[in-house]
Amino acid sequence: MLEVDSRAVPEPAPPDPQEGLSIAEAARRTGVSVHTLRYYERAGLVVTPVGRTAGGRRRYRLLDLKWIVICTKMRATGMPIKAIRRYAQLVAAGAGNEQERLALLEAHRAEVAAKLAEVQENLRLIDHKIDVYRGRLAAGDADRLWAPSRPAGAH
Amino acid sequence: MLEVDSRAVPEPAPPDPQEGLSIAEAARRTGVSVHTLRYYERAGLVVTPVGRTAGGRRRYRLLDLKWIVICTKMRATGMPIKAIRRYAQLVAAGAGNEQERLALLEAHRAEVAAKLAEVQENLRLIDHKIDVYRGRLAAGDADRLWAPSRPAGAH
DNA sequence: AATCGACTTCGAGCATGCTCGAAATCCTAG
DNA sequence: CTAGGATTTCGAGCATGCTCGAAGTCGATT
Repeated sequence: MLEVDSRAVPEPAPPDPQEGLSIAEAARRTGVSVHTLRYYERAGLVVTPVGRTAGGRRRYRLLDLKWIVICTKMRATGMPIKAIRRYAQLVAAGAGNEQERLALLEAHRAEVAAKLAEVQENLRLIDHKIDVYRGRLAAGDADRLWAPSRPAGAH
Repeated sequence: MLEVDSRAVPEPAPPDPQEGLSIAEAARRTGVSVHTLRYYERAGLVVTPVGRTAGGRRRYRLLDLKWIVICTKMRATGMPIKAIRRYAQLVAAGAGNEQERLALLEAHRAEVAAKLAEVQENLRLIDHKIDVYRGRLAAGDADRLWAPSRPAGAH
């Protein structure tokens, strides 16, 4: 997963320049790489199209930066790009679909809750295995652990 | 992640045939696809090399099946293929390196614990966002949620 | 012997989310 | 005007863990 510098994320800081920031500045202020900024745009995560200069360079406004930060937060919860895109589309569609947005969030919440249960179970499993090892080692019983030539009780 | 039919995994069941099972049978009894069985072998997850017939077909013995089941259990905990390979190598090296195996397991445990903390945090974040939405909707305040044309307080 | 399904190896493809490189363009300083 | 850094787009590459397809082989049955 993309690691976003948490110290850079929360507040995009006001865009001083009159007509928006360069992509490099936007990257610096959001904690997202320029590559990823472009990727997010291509992937359709952007609500309001980022403006361009006459020469075709992106100009990020405060609004854009804020939205990107929201995206990074959603990504940080493991929300897949596709889901964020759907969410962005809903937001872009304007007011009136808040229930749908909420449903999207709740669906993601369910995924995360399921993941949580899974990881908890994993931890339980691995702990069990470690316990077996510790027990055997403490008992000087290590030779009862699995060996290629002699299948034994423990793994 | 590979989904292993949990009803098929636990006990490989005795290998009736005199000289081991075909890969199809092994797949059926371990709940792993034939493709994946071959992949695991290529990936070096196997402790004892799976035997071959004169014609080059794999013959799985009970020992092999048991080890594969162990591999599936480790995979089920999210242990990466590389780590399982290292573990298999240690086991293949025979007795005497149990401390190293334990260290490997503990390292993985740490990963899983970290993952757990992360997912818990994610759940917290998404719950917070959902709360905001619920609150706005209940208060008939939905228009204070984010809209492309008018950056607002909530997302 | 011929057939036909199961099996072999090797390499490619898929999904995800970036990450990077190439070639061309922009723009700003000197 | 020119150099050189920043940006652009497009497409490829990377890591992971399978999953699949092609082309050829094995082997049991008829």
